[in-house]
Amino acid sequence: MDNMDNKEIAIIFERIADLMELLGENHFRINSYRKAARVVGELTEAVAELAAAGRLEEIPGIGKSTAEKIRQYIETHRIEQYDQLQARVPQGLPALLEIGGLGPKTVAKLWKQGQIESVAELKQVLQDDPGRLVKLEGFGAKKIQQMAESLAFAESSGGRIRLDEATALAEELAEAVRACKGARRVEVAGSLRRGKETIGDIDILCEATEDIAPQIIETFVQTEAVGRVLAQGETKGSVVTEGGVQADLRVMQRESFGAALAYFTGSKEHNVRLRELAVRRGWKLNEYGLYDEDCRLAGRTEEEIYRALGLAYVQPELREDRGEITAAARKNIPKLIELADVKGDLHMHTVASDGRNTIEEMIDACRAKGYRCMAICDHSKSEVQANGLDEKRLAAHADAIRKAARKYKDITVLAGCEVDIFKDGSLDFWADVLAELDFVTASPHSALSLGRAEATSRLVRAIETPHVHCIGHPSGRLINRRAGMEIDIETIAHAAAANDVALEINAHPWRLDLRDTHARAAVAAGAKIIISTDAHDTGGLDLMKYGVLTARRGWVTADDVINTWPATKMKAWLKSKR
DNA sequence: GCCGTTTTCGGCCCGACTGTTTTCAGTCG
Repeated sequence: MDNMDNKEIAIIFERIADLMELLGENHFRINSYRKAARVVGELTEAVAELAAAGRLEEIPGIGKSTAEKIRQYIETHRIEQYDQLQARVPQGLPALLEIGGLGPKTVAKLWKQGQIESVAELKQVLQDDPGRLVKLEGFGAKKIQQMAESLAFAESSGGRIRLDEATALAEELAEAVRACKGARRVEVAGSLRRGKETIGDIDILCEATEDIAPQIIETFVQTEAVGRVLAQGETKGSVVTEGGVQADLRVMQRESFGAALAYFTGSKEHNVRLRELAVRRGWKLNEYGLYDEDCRLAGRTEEEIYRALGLAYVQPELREDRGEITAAARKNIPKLIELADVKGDLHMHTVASDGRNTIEEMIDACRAKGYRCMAICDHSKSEVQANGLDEKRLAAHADAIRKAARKYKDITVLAGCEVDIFKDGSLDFWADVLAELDFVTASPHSALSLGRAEATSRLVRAIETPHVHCIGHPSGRLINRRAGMEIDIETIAHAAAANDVALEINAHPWRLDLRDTHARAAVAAGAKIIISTDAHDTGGLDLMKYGVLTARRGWVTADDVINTWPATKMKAWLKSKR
């Protein structure tokens, strides 16, 4: 069964919502399709399997009507309603919604009153005859100018950026705001605070008194990294950086800071759920606080708000409307892993293959981090471009690692390797070679366009191979660059649990693989996790924080993660695989 | 279209900023 169905259906539901919006249909119905698109897109199980088991309607957000459409798609690869909607709207019209500042009402007017049906046509009219647009109701000179700018910008901008890029950019902007006189507290919020793997825009929150807020906004929009100012008000500023990333700053007063932090951390869906809870009690929740009529019930801290709503505190990484509200209501939120829980790093490279530092340098760097354990896992021979080791070089390298390791009492240094998983699931080394090592990570590096079924049996075969401790970056994806393999995480996780093999969360911000939803499905199936950096130099060891964020987004606790375990427990596990 | 410790109908989150407006609609987050 092919999980591509999930992605396709999510895209179609999203497009149905767009089309309905252009046709001016009921907002709540439209929202239902957007929600259905999201939950289907985030599912780790294939819709076809759920449909076969008659369990589609169990998915929250999927009701009778959307379930029927999913079944229709599985059977016919079409959704009738989508075809009908498409026939009523010019083909090029929905693309106009992608342009900033253009919403459904504006695009509908361009279409019905201005006979403009595509991005190309809008561009043409803006160039040749902008006067034609002034005749449309609600269109003035400024709006037309803004449309021209947005259009030019849309052609040059790049979409979402990776977590590490966003972190650096946000810190730069936050520093500029922190330097403002009267800025009492500055926090980065938004999807960055939630640790999402890619970031669409940067949200910064500043605590200051009302009188100096405009001055702080002014300083923010003047920051060096800013390329264009989208909006500038008394308490809110919105800019696009030189690099094409949108950043928003809000200045709030102390009594509202927690409410604002919750509000701007999102996700939007999580906030909607919180507000629904408030409304149910006859209260109101906004970015200024939680109110009963005019009486403020909470707002200074996030904790106050969750408590007032009868919920356990929900860590930012969990705020995705993936069941955390229900868990918080039952005081059932897991104690998530923290960076400080990590006691070692079990995937790193040295100059022996494609790393940049020596064994000794990597050991010193790990000791400086306070790690008690580490594994050096250079590439195997098929990774020719990465200077992979053959059996002979591997043996010599293992000797060198063990010799270096003997110098240190404070850290256990494991002689390991990152052995290639071939297309059919066999490995680059025979079992007798692997048996000589202290730690074996098996990873896919090529043939990453395999279909779901083949990819899954490939990894399952690797999992079942003796002496394998861990599967490295299981999907092989590179964020924003290649999708990697579609995998059936349920099947893989059950195999991993049955064979006592760990699944890696590769902490490199280009990979984050297992991804958040896969990590959650893995631990739910009883599989163990190892979070490693795949460092290719000493600086790469610092990337652990991104892996931990991803684990937290996957509801992972320290107990689930082998490289947080006490030394004796971990050594017992390592030996059991030899 | 979905959903239910105000259940099978009648709800469904909230405010800042902008532009085109004399009181508000549209967009965005």
